[in-house]
Amino acid sequence: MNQQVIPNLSIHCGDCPIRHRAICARCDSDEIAKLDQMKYYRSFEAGQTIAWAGDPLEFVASVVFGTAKLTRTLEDGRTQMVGMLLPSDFLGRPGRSTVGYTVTAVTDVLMCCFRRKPFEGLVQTMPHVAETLLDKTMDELEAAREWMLLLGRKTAREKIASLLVILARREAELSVKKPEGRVHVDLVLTREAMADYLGLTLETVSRQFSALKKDGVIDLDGNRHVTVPDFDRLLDEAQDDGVMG
Amino acid sequence: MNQQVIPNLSIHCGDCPIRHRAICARCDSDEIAKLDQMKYYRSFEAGQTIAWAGDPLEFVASVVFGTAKLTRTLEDGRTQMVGMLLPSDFLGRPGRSTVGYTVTAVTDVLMCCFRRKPFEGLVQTMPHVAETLLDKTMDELEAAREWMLLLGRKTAREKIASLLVILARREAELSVKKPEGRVHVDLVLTREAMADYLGLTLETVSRQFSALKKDGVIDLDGNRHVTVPDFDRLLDEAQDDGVMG
DNA sequence: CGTGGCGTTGATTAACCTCAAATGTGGTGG
DNA sequence: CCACCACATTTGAGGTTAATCAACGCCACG
Repeated sequence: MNQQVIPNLSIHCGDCPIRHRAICARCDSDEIAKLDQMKYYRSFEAGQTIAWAGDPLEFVASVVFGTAKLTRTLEDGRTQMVGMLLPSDFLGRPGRSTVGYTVTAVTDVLMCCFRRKPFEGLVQTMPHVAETLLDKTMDELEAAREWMLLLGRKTAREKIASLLVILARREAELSVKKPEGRVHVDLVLTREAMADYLGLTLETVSRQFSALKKDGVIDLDGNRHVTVPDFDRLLDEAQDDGVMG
Repeated sequence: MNQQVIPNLSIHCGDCPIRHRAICARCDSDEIAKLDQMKYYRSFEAGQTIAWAGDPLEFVASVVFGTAKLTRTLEDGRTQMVGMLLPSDFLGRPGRSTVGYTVTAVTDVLMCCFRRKPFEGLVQTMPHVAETLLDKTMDELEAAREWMLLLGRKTAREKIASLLVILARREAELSVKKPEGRVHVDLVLTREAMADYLGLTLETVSRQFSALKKDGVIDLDGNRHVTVPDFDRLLDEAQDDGVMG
């Protein structure tokens, strides 16, 4: 499992692992002091639903540890993942109390929360927060558009390769260095969750993993650990032009 | 053709058709006066490329008249439309000089432009603009996620019906009333552009239009004008749960 | 009257889905 | 440590959907 040591007690903002990447990134120490007072933490276990599509959400939050997924579902059950929240990513929308998608913890998750109303005031009074939030929202929009290209036009094999590229880049983001040569990727998602992300069935996902393995593009170590011997080869399989992050 | 009467001369902000929906929506008269000084207009003919993916874009802009499409393309030519700009929609990203997608005028387009650098200062000094821009960006993000559900999980028939629903809603937006009962939709897009939007081929788009017509869901009057006798029936075909705008 | 852009329709194929069964894996309690 | 269970994953066979390849019709325009 993807157990993480999650502190139950409050973190001091100065010690927060996402201090320089979350919506508070550009705040000075005075501003941080204010946020420190207003924030509170909530933790969710792997598999737990954080918010239901269409329901009111009384807080906004940044992910501190763990991974969450955003999904939309049609009446007959067809499900599409529409986003993924990783540490420093933001959930919620100032000025709107309901969410348009279901939010589920993929691993254990710790969130740094603010009650809605006070946070809305905060966005008005702290330009640094508003600015960073706009920037992060635009990043998400770009990522969503990249994903539209994948969903609309890529083959199953390209989709799997693209997912691995994304995940490798995300891991690299945390450790500064760019993925190159031999790369490891941890899959936090089940085959079904990957299928929901890629607009495929879980069987097709499984088959494409097998095919990529047979062709030497990846090695599988258990079901959740992938080794990529040649990252450029993977980029090629993903039809990735290297434009986006 | 989709000819529109586009004024060549400058518009006074007070007379601007998008005055209350664009990024200037919440500005007071002092702020508007400032914008009025800084803004300039550019017009583009139908079919003209406004910006190329990866190239620098030296301005940001709001669409005043007309429709533009945002597309991304893979090396082998597969193309996906990742967004559509209608009057009051915003193009560009403060703090970044390149665009990640190609922007093309679908009809003749008039844009209200600001040079990049001055605009970035403007976002810092006018909270009303920053706020409205954040709101519009979040709207786009929601729309992109709705589209991800369509691309990943809907059938060709549902995709066409969904497109018609979106277009009908957009037209209704301008005239306040909600689509209901008998509804007309003008298609500004060619079959090919629709295919690129929906992740289909143009042949499939054509076939599904024929099928929806045969089944009485729509009437076709020429290639570009659609009549929907029963909007609820269309919503049903689109598998639309009515959550989004 | 030809020409080019756009759209429709038909036949065939390929990619992916569906249904079904077998196998692997990690966690639990005896 | 092992037996067992629940669930995730793999694999196979066959069906469906939409893509591909190809031909033709409809205009608008020179």
